[in-house]
Amino acid sequence: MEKELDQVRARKEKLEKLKGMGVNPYPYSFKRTAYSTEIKENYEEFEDKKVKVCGRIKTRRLHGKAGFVHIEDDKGEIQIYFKYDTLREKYSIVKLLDLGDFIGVEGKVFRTKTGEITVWAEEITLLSKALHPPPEKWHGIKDVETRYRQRYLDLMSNKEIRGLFRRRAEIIKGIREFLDERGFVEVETPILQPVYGGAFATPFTTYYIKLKKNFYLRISDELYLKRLIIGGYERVYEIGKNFRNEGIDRTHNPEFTAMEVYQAYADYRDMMELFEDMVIYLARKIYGKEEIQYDGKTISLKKPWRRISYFEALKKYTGEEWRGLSFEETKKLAEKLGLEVEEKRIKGKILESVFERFVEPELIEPAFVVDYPADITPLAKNKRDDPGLVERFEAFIGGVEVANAYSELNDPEEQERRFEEQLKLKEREEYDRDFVRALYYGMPPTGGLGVGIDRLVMILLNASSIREVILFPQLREE
RNA sequence: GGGCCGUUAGCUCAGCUGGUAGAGCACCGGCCUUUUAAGCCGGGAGUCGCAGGUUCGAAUCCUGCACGGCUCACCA
Repeated sequence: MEKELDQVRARKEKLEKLKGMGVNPYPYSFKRTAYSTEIKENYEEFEDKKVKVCGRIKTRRLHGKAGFVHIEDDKGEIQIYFKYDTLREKYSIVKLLDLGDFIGVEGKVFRTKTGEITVWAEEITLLSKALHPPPEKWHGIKDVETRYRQRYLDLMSNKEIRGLFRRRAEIIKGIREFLDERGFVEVETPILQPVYGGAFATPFTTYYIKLKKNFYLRISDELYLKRLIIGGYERVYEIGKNFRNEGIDRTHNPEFTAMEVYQAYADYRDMMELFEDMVIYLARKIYGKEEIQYDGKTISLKKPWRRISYFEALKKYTGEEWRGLSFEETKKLAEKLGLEVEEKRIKGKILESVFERFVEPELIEPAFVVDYPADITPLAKNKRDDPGLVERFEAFIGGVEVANAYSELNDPEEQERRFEEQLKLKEREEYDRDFVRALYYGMPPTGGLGVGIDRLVMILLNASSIREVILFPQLREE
């Protein structure tokens, strides 16, 4: 803080006065006997009984020799009444309280003239002096930049934001409940990886001094989880951060929470059902119904979700046939639709651009897009009756991609060929050779599912941007 | 990276075709022993995002930059 605000100076003066009175402004603990809402919801039980409550001062109305404040705790707010006749010399502490201070109060529960359930303070304990004034009580913090940079101000002044991140936690807990009930084992795999893999993305690079070697923050945990299937687990999942050194926008944060699930003896169709069931489970958990509101629309999550093949979807939303075109023809057609495709070396990547531009925004109701071109999907099995495609789906809700899944490729020689092919096309400098070695020992048929947790939370909680559901989203330095 | 928009007191915001910065909350002082967006009286608080330019004069017009938002492009 460069220049001291006069309000900060005033608070520091009060702090010195309190110290002079023998008050410790930063004591160690307080034994609460009841939360604000408990008292208000069970008034008959608490009436005229002594309670100890604590929290942060949110509003204050002092009248000379009496006064009211509202304190906020983890559950809600409750009013406190201070009266000179009751507190006597302790009333001088009340006069030095500011909005934002934490206090503990002991006293009897009563109703005021206007009927509000209130604690009549007999003891007052300062629990922490705030030296900076809080945001404005009525409007809270609105400035988006301040909300993200100083999230604590957003949380302290906008209680719906606190509620939102609680619901985020419920969703993640719900995912664990759902998978644990079905016999999945939660595991942890390396975030620091010597070779990155499992996705196409630029990694964050770091340097391991003792080993004198570059390491990478993982872009995906896919290859490690499959090693666990090879090791003999039949159902595993991991929830954790991935890191991708790419742009930031409404649906991308460089550091994001992903979940991957692998199930032996299953294929991508099984993963579709698993994902449908999981999302429905979560919606029921938070809303009690199989329906959500997103971006002003009501979206039904009822099974079965729409299945549409990748090329069908492209045809339907562009009016053009893309299947079977050469690289040059694909490029030409994409350019005709107004896309820039100069830097794309692979046909599949051009199609991806077309898909994102024309198809994704249309996929509002939940949809599984299935059967992708093979050249952009090196980790999936060829489609059983159409080897030009792979058994892969992406799930979309509200126009946002929320999941990606494969019938996992478990043929070690085929996997090795595909990795070598990527090296030749200079798509990658190196690949995870130990993963291929692991496949040589045999991996059962396996279905794998990756879910962007932040995006899923964003959809389920009707947030307009991924930043609204990440506590500390990435921003440039101030 | 392109386009559009924004940045004024701690917070929420006004500030017109350029004339020297305002309100509410918050803060300080006074009165007030059941108030609740407490009230009444008085007061203080600003590098108008930063740097240039135009002008007698710039929060206001112009240029550049920074940060943020939306959007397009990029991006598994």
